Amino acid sequence: MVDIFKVLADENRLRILNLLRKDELCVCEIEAILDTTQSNVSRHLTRLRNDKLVSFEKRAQWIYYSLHPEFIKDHRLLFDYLVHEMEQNEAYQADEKRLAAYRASSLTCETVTQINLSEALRK
Amino acid sequence: MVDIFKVLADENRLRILNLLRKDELCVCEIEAILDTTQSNVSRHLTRLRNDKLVSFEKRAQWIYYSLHPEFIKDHRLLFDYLVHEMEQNEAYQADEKRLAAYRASSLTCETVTQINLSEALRK
DNA sequence: ATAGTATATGAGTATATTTGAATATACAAT
DNA sequence: ATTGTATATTCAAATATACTCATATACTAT
Repeated sequence: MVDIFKVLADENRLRILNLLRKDELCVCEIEAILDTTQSNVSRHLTRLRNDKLVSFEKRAQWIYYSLHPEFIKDHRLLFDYLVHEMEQNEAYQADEKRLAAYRASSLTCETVTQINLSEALRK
Repeated sequence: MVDIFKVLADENRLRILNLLRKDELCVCEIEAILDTTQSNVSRHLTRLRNDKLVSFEKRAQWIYYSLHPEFIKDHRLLFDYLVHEMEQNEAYQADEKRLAAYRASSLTCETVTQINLSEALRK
């Protein structure tokens, strides 16, 4: 059990899980929304993947991550707690807004890496 | 939220919380049951106290710790998850057995520090 | 007051974790 | 084949965390 709490004891990983709660996302999209480096996102995703909190699927050159159904099923109470807390937390809400704005834009994972997402969405 | 997961991301602290789930306990009793040093237990309790997971009450020269009612109330889903997982985990069950054996013995927090609990319970 | 005990804390060390920069790998498109 | 892009991984540095030993503090009892 301590291992699960260790995975969850990181702000970036929680932000990623919160985003994946809505949708599957590829690495570069997460990178743009969290506004951190590619290597950092990749590392956290690898960790989440190893601990079976997320699953992934390769399509073309992109790897799409999503919440692992087994994790939600096997840790229902914990997951409900996560959702409940995230819904009340402004920081996670801000990420969700960025994700929604990205979805509403014409940006895709083919173009999102070439721009600064914050600036692009401001226009 | 990440702070709560950080407090929970430690085996000793989880073991302490599991014990306190049953009963209030003083530092020396926890020390005996977990079989670790006084300073180590004290440090973890201080951490749990600062983060408001446990409350404490001084009586004579002993300080009795218990789960903080507010924590349980404010994090109901998480707490239920904790209990559910602990009940299924052999390591935590073993601690509970040691606690039960201690309770059933004639040992008290006045005497438990002067003996090796494991050996004493074996007799 | 003194001695003994319970608990907390400071200092130092060892270990773990996170991160960015650089590099490696895998795939796509031409 | 080569170039460009997406993702993963290695390395080194910085930071955080857990632990032990020693000491300090607070309380009890005589």
